[in-house]
Amino acid sequence: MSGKRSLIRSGTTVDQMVRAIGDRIVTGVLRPGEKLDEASLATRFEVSRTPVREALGQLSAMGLVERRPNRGAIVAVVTQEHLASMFESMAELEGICARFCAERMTGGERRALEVEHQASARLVRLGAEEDYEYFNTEFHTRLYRGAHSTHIYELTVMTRSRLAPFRRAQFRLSGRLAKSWQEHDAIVTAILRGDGASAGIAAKNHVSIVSEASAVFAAVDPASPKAGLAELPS
Amino acid sequence: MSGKRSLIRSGTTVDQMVRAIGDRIVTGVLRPGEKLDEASLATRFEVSRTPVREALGQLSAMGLVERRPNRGAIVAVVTQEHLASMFESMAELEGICARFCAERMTGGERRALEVEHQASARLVRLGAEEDYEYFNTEFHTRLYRGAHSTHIYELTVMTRSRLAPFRRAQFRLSGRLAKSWQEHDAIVTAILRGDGASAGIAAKNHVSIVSEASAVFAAVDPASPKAGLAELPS
DNA sequence: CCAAAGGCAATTGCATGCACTTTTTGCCAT
DNA sequence: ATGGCAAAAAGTGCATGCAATTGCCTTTGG
Repeated sequence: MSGKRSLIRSGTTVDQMVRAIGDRIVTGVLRPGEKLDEASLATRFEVSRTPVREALGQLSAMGLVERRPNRGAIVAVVTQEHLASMFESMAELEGICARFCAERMTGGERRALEVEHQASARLVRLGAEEDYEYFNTEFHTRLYRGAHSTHIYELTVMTRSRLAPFRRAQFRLSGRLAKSWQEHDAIVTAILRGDGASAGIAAKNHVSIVSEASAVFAAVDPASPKAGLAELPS
Repeated sequence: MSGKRSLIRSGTTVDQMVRAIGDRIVTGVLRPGEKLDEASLATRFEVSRTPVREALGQLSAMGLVERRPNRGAIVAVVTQEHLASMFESMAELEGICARFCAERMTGGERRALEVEHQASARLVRLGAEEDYEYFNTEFHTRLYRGAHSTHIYELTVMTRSRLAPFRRAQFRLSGRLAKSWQEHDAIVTAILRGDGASAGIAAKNHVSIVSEASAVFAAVDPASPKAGLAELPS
């Protein structure tokens, strides 16, 4: 083999595979239930099966893929129940983050949060869904960081990853943009006030609402290969 | 070594390795900072290096081991700061579990919780640290289960695993046994009352106290080869 | 025509081998 | 004696190969 790993560089081959496959799952290129063939992935990324196998193992440990012994791996497919549980956890986690933010954010962090938040109002007016979605991710990441708790950060980011496949397109719902901003505003205000309890509640509600918006898509999502039970409405 | 995989059987070889190595980390046989040599582990468990490598990768994804590219793996060594963050998270998570328990546990679960809890009083009177520690684990697991939230359960169990290496011997502290039982009692009472808020607070406090008890050991623990920085408080 | 069984292709699981990186050791020069 | 350098030893990272398991397809009996 002629090693031409210079394209996706950084880290070991396994790390690259974890990122590559993980990204494709999180961004929805690979849909829940889709089969992950080791050989195909190996040729697709021009590596041998070994790093692919290791990557699948790690992704499995992270909960992004599901491994059936001797029967291959598939993108993790979650039940409605588990999905609800993840959203619920997400709400709690974000609540914790917001509460901690209110109590612990530095002056600089508060200022940056406020500034970015205010700036995002423009995206709402323009109806720039794409850009707002990007900002939204940044906003929440800022909250996770602002909690100043490495482990909470890890748990939260990890949970967000696992939810990612199910929350795409949430902003396509009309009016969601403006509502989202208002909810953010409540969180920011409470944080700046140093009111942890309120910030936590606001953040929790924010996620809960998102979860309801996303649930719609989740219900339609099952990309299970077979399970081709009658799906078209008559 | 006559370890033989017949004892830890079930699942693929990789799974067995994950459990085997993970157990040794969680139970403290392998101490934080200790080097994990692939070849040694392979011969120790009578498998080839491949499954060992995969296991280390997964354990790394779980946060139990740390992998330095090209430089081998070590049992995850956490900073004081990160440790505090994990205990803090644990307190929050247990609080959530207890709150959910109060709201969601079935009659049977409540009864079982109560019965087991009362039974444990005997262990306290006998000063049976070993047995109480086992019961304690069961008790908390019961709380995690009773929350009826798969994802919260996963997060909590995972966090507990990562904390395990640092909380051994917590019951050696005199008086800890009785105090622990009283704290459990507050949690159980609140749950049976259906008082989620109180249950959450009680559980959170319980963990916080454990964290303080464990912090003592953590400070002495660093099996890190060097890093002999002054750590004793004046 | 359907159902069960058997064989075949495809795929996973693990072992081994080799290349590359890091670390150690030993030697020489200062 | 010490510092530095070089070569060897150790150990990791990935590819390849082979055995084993699974799923599919064909075949055969009812």
